[in-house]
Amino acid sequence: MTPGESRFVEEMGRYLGSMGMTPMAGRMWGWLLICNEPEQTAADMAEALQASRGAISGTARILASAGMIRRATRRGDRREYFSAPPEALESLMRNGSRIYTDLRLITERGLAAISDRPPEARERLEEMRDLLAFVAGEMPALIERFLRERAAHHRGTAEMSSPMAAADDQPFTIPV
Amino acid sequence: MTPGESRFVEEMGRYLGSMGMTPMAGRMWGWLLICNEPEQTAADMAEALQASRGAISGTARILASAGMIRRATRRGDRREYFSAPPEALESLMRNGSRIYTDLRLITERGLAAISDRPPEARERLEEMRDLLAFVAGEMPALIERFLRERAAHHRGTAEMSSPMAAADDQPFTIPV
DNA sequence: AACGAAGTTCAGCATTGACTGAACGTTCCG
DNA sequence: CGGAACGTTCAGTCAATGCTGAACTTCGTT
Repeated sequence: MTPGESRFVEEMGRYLGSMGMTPMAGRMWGWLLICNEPEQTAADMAEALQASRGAISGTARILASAGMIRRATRRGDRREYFSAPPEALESLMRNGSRIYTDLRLITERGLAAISDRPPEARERLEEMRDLLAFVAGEMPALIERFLRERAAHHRGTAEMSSPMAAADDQPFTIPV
Repeated sequence: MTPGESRFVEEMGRYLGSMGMTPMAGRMWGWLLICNEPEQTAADMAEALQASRGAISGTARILASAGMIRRATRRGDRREYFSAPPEALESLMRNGSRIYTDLRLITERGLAAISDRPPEARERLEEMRDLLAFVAGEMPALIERFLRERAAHHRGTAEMSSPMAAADDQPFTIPV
């Protein structure tokens, strides 16, 4: 790993670490985004990230359940191959808008707790709830718009990765 | 503070605490969103939140610099009055889109670190950067659209709080 | 002027939680 | 059938950090 790569991995670790995930999750994801060999075994990552196998195992669980990495197995091979799939981005964004959803739920419970107050006392929270719901609701459309615009721009030069088709081409075993 | 209110305050504390701010920042903000008297002194909050004066002081700094609370002073009154201003929401949202901006910067540096790789090896990061830039760029327009739609819906019933006028009506002292 | 109240700062404490490393279970190969 | 390689789990350690409380500064009052 070059110094520049290491810096990127470490920054991603600090960032995701400060956002509710663990630093190791950020490092692992960052590494999978820039490593030369797109598919990495647990041993590969343990060496690259200088981490224990226990940390790799636990972190892989988190990232996989968040949809940010893909775990693949090959027949007759005990090892697992990790990679950052193209859909990872959308997962990240979906996770991002979870911020708004979660906050809205908290706000909703807060409103329930002050339901006996006069309307003007509840305005602050009500507007907050409405804005959060609005943003969370608009997020998917925003992302889809990006994908469409990008597809239009890259027409012919790259494969057309439609967001709708994404569900289909997710093999659970890597073709040898 | 009723149990329901306390729960809201505590949940907001845990949430903002997990998002890079401190739990106390979340509690303070939550309390300012639901408290009966919109303007609270440090002593008020220290009692409501059962926190030390040191914690109140430090936390108020953070929240004020993030634009999430307003500190006001009255002539001839040593105390400061804290409140969650209407613009707090927009500040929160602006803070929210900082997530995308920050991540994009990290991604940008990552791309610089692997600039010598073949194009197909950089695709993962490049698409990520583009999406992040797109979302960050669209966020302000999204929020403005919400404010417009809300203003249209509430026409006449509430004061028209235009986002453009927000910069003007921010008095640094509360009129007695 | 002096006392009291408000705000700030900072060293110290306590808690949290991320990571390690060993023990265990499981699968593949000789 | 051993033995090796791989993944998982969990108790223990250690660093990070949020909060407290006391000391200090500043401002208003009598």
